[in-house]
Amino acid sequence: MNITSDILRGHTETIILKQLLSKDSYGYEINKAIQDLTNHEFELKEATLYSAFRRLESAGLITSYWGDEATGARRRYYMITSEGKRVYAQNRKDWEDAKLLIDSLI
Amino acid sequence: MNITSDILRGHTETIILKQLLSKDSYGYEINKAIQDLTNHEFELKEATLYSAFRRLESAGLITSYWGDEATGARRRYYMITSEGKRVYAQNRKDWEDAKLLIDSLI
DNA sequence: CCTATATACCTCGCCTGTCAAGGTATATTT
DNA sequence: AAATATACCTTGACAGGCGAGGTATATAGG
Repeated sequence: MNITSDILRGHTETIILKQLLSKDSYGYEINKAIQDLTNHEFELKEATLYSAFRRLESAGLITSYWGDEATGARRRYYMITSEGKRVYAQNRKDWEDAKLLIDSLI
Repeated sequence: MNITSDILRGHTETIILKQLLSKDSYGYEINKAIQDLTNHEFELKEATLYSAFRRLESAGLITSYWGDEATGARRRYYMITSEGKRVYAQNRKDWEDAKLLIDSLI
């Protein structure tokens, strides 16, 4: 497996939105979930992950709140908005189109 | 159809290499071929195309030579190298892997 | 007790590919 | 004479990925 950043570029936000569809989550957990899903062959780099959170929140696709952990490091939880769900669905459709387009060109 | 640059990013070079597999060609022709293949729903922007040529040539994946047109604008023809063919084949494989990976994450 | 590791967050600044805007030159069509 | 098609090219801005670095809390091992 040798997937370059350029191939993944543009999917980071969709990957995050997908994780938030089922439940609110936080950065560390999302990153671990993605590693587990791919048998540890892929991970979002932390800097990539957190800059994506910033963009998603600015765009109104997610909102965030601090968890109330009694112990351990603090966690910032993210929640997907209805607009985020709409964009996720659109991105999925676009991906299906992109696969066909790229398959026809390479 | 609404494929963003970020989704296509990273495929430009493979798209060009693919066009050069069947015959030597030049920028303008390659661009037209791509537009025709996608029913004019997609085109490589010229600046993108020419900067990709530079990268591919620097990397030794293509070589170039001037055509000997008796009339009309001059054409710079590109030819794929054996290394270019090898990289193309690898990129195709990587794309199959990437599709599976992304499908599992979004 | 001290050190290492895991959890959990974050920013700065570089790098790279895309592309809008602008340019050049030749030939044909209106 | 002007517009269009063919054919090439460069510059500089922009955006996303990410290496490197930083902070803080809790637990496990020696």
